[in-house]
Amino acid sequence: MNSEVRVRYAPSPTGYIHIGNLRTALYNYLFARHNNGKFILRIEDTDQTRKVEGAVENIISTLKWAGLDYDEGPLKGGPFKPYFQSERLGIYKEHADFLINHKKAYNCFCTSERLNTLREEQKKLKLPQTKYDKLCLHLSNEEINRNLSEGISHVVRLNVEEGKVIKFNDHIRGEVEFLSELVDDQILIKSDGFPTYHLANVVDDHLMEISHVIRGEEWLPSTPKHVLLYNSFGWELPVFAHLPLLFNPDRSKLSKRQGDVAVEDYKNKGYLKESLINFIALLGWTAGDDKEFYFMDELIKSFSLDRVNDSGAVFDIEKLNWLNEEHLRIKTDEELVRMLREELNKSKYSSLEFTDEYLIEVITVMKPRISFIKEIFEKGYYFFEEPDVYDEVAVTKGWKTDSSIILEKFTEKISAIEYPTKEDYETSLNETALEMNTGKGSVIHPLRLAVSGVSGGPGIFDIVFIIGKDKTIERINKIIEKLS
RNA sequence: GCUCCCAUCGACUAGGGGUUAGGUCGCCACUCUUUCACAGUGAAAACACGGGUUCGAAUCCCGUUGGGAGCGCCA
Repeated sequence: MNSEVRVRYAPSPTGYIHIGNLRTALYNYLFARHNNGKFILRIEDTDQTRKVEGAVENIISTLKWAGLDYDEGPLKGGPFKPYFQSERLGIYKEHADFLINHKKAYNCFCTSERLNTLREEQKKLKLPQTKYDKLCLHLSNEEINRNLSEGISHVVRLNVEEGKVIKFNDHIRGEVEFLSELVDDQILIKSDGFPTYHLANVVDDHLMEISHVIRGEEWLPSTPKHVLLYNSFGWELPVFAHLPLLFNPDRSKLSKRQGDVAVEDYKNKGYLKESLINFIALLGWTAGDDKEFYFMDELIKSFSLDRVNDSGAVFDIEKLNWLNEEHLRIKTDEELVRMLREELNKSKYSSLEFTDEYLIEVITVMKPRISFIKEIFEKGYYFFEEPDVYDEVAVTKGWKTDSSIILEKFTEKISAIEYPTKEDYETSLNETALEMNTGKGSVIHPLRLAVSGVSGGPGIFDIVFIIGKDKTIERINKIIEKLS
C-alpha cells in the first residue's frame, strides 16, 4: 500500500465556491502540503441537470486566487486540468457491472412514480426510515434480460444486507456505527447512465489512491454507504475525516440569507486572500498555542488533522475584519500602491494622475485608519478631490465667527514660504494662534474642515503637507467663501 | 419521525481529574493624541442541566435538554 498522502477537493460545478467549501479545500491543501503529499482537484459533474455554465472556471480561478494550487489532473489537457467525472463514465460502468456480477448490486426497473408512492406509504405508516423495498432484487434472470433487451429504463442499486453493523473510524470523531437496515439500497448508476455521487466518489477515491477523505460533516450519514462499497469491491478504506460545519450567526448552516457565502463576494468586497485564508483556517482548527496571525506557509507548517475541532463554528465577520486590517498593515508600500492603483482604476478618480510618492504618503497616513484598501477613497477622499460639502456636526462644533480671519492669517503665513515643510505648517499654525491671541484648536479645527470637510482623519500637518500649499490655500478660500 | 454528530465568555478557541478556567475578535474604560484611528493598559464576560465514578469532575461514564446534519435517479 502506498503510504503517500493523497487528498482531494471534489466540488460539483453547480455554482460558486462558498466559504465552507473553501475551508474544506484549505484543510485538504494544508494537510497535503504539510505531509509532502498531493492535492488533487476532481470535478464531480455527474448531475447533468444541475450543471451551471462557468462554474468550473469559477472554481479553478477561486482556488488559484486563494493560493490553493493543485497537483494533479488527467494527462490530456495538461497538468493543471482537474479530473472530470463526466469523462470517466466507462470506468463507473465497469465497476457497477463488477458489483452486479458479484451480487453486490442489482438492476432496478422501478419507476420514479412507484418510488414516490412507496415513500409516501412508508411515511404514512410512520416507518423509521423510508427506503426501497428491494422488489427488483427478486427478479429472475429471464425477467431482467428481457427488460434489458426491451430497453426499459433502469438504475443500478447497491444491495445492502440487513442485520449488519457498519463500523468505521473517523479521524476526528472516533468510531462511528450505523445499522445496515437503516441504509437504503442506494442508486449507483442513474437511468441516464451517469453514476451517482456515492459510486463515482468511492471508485475515484480508490483509483486515485486517495489516502485521506477530508470532507464536510454533512457526508457523515452517507459514509456507511461508502464503506459498504469499499467492502463490496474488496478495497481498503481510506482514512475518513469529517470536518465540523460552518454556521450563520444564528447557528443554522451557513447560507446566503445571512450574509455572503460566496468566496467571490469576499474577494470583491476587498478582503485579502491572506486574511480570508487565515480566518477560515482558524474556524475549526488551532495549533494549540495563542497564535492568531498566520501566513499560508506557517499554516502548512503547523497544520494537523489531530487538532481539528469536533464542533461547528460560527462565521464571525468581525474577526475576519480584524485579520484583514492586520494583513493589510503588514504589506509593503509597493504592494499597497499596486493595490491602490488597481482600485483607483475602478474608481471615479480613474482619469486622475497620481505619482507613486503621493500614493505612498496617502497610504502611510491612512493605513491605520482602514480595514480595506478601497476605504482610502471613502475615508480619505480629500486626497483625491476637493471637499464639496462640509460635515454638519463638524461645522457646528469647529467653525466659529472668527474662523475666517484666523484662516486668512494662516494663509498669509504659508503663502510667504515657497516650499513649506510639515514643520513650516506647524510653525505657521502656532504663530497664527499666538498672533490671533487664541488656542491652537481654533486654527486646527477650521483648517481641518477646510481641507478635508470632516472632523476626523490623519494629523492636520500630514494632510496639508500631502495635498500641498496651493490646494490648501484654495480650499481655505473656498470655505471662507461658503461659510462666512 | 428516525439515524448520526456536537455542547467552555456574544464569537473563535486553550485546558482534558486538583487552574484565580488562559488567549484572540468584539464591547466598555483609561493612557497617548487639541481630531479620527493605531498602539498600550485595564475591566466585564463561559465550563447547558441532572445523576454517577472519585478524597476531588469543566475534564471520565450515563441520562436529559439544546443545537446541527442526513434520510433524492443532488452532490
